Amino acid sequence: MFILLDIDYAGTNKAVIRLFGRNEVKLDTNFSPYFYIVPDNPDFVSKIKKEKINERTAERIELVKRKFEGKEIEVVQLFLSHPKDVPAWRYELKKYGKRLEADIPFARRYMIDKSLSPLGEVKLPEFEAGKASIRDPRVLAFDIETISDGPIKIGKNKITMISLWGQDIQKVITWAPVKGEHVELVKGEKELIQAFIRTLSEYKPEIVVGYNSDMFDWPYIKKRAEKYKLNLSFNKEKLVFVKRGRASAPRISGMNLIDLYVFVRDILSPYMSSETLGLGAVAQELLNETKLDIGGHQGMTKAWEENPEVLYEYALQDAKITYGLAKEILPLVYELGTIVGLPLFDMSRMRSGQLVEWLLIKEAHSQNTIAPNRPKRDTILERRQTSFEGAFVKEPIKGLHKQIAVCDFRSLYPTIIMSQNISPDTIDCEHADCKIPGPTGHWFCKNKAGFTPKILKSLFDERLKLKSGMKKMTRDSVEYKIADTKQKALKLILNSVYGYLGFPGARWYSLESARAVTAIGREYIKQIMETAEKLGFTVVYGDTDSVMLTLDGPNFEKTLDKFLKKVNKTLPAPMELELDGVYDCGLFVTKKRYALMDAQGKMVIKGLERVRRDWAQVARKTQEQVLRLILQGDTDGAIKHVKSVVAQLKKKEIPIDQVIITEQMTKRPEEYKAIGPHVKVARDLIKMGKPIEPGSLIEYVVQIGKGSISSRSIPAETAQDYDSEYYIERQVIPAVARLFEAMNRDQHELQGKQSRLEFFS
DNA sequence: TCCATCCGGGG
DNA sequence: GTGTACGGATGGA
Repeated sequence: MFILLDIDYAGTNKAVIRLFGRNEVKLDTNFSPYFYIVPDNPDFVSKIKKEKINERTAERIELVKRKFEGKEIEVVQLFLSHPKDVPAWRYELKKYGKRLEADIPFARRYMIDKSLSPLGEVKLPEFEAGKASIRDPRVLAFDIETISDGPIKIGKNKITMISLWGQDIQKVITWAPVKGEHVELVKGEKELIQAFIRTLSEYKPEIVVGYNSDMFDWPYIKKRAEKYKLNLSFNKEKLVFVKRGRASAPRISGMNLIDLYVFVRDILSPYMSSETLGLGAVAQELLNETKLDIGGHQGMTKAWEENPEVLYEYALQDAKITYGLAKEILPLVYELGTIVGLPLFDMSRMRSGQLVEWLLIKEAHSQNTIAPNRPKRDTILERRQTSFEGAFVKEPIKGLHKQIAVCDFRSLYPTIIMSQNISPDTIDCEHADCKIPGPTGHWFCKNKAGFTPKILKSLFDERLKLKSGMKKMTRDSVEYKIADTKQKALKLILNSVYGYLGFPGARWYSLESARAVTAIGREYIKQIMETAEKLGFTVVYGDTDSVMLTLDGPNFEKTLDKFLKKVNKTLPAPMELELDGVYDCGLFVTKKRYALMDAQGKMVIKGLERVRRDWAQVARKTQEQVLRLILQGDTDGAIKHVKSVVAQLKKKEIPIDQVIITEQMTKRPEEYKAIGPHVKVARDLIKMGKPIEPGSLIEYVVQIGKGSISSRSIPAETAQDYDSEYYIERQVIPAVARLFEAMNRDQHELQGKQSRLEFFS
């Protein structure tokens, strides 16, 4: 059986598709690049047939029937020998009319036309999609360590170690004199890179994962290899960098280089609670595994110089964690790949809008429909100018509330799109019986199912089927896990469609559709709030698709039940309001900023975390502790805690490392117009002979004195003292003030002109 | 309140 | 790679 792992094309004059399977490569010589032309007038067809560009004629020209923008039309389908010919032809044939689907990368074109999926079967010799698929490709995780002095710069210093982790391979290649079970000792850096190439070539991983490896590990290896004129080829497949917008991505054909950080950042992060997306934090949340603490970059330097064994353990653990993350994350990538039908290399680097777009292109193709062209730059800019009203967010009733029910719509926007048939091709149709305008003055056809709702419906139904099937499975079983991953992948795409319709770069952009979705959403949520209030609930807060309700008295649960039943009776299918959970208490600060705590003491915090590094630790820690105390009902204790931190700051009992503020240089120090503290400190550091480049992290401490904050900031390494007042007034107090304001409006107002500082003193 | 700028991950 | 693909928070005017 031939399983498709990766795909690309070769050939200089005639393109040949290369399909990478397990240990074999198959060539398909019978597929040609093509695009469509909609001739401005019928005479053009014969002219197009005579066209020659660079002395070459088209391979084949056909007149075909396709659907485009809702109409069936005759178009010219122009086949060429090589994808590289397309840009010239696309440009030259401009004079005949609109060119369509002239920017679909060749390998993607192949997968779409053949309905192939990554990790799916390809039947040979027909090159047709088969039914089988695998979910256990050979995965190898890797991580590099380098000598680190000063700011990170790709290729500046030597690579000291490369750690690798897979099912049956665990090793650290290094030239440092380290002893350890998994050490492969080599002579120097050159041999290290050679050993790495050899290992990959022999192990033949089907997927190679790293963490931030697109922007760090792979480009670093490439730079260092150049120094020794090493050829970075793995079983004859070269490492190349594929340009993708502002960034570029490393690629080795057949090996599926995947950067887990990119996928976490672009796809998973909205579903995660961690605000930072470093390997440590992500592994902690997703795996409950802890990254070894080596003591920051100073600790790393020290380990390298004095005790490389520590660095070896650290490197091995990083590769192990990366492998663990891959096991957790990749199944979702595989399922998305099956839904969208693109190579894993592309899939794993796409944002949700792109996932939707390529799914739509694939679906359009299967419906004999040509996709709209991508909007041009100026169109995108123009679209960006037009904003539209988003979701309804109710101003919360500030303060602490007890016993809170959280109800939300299951997939609000997708269900609105489906139930109202919202789609670029159903808007303002001509049927007389459809013309009942919605809240934005537009209507959507009632007679034919729209393009996007139809696709959503099939995803939605498949997900429901999976979910009901899962109820009969045991939670720990493999089949449950697979079904769960599938439904998550479906949910991810379902949730992305609304955003896609309003995304300026979308081919199927439809401002009026997106606008209608949020307008209808606002109507529903407001209606729900009214219903809740009529039943006696107090609506403490509500945002987009959720309401948070409290009710005094003994009938809480009964009324809640009544409420849900009543609401759901009136909602059109498949819309549904569900009980998300009941919380013991919650603190509401402002829109989007609140915290909830359940009976087990578990906190859900939204919008309040201060984990950004441009806040001093003392402020971040104090905020967290205050929040916990308030939710535990101990507001006095919280005030006391702040007072104690303030007192400690005044007495300089808080150590200096708690007041260090870290900011990154994004350009060279002399390029800044606004001289912020970190720029001023960067200039100081340069005077001290330290090299500062874009990317350098500047650690500073604010000192007592006159003048601006910038002028009073000095490098953290030279700081012996700090300005207590600054850290109290500008860091600690602002971080907690909102919380207390929400708790204690009256008391704060009673404070009148008294400053916040006095209040906490 | 609006607009420009900054930031992410990695050693 | 049949290129020309951020989005959210912040802080200054």
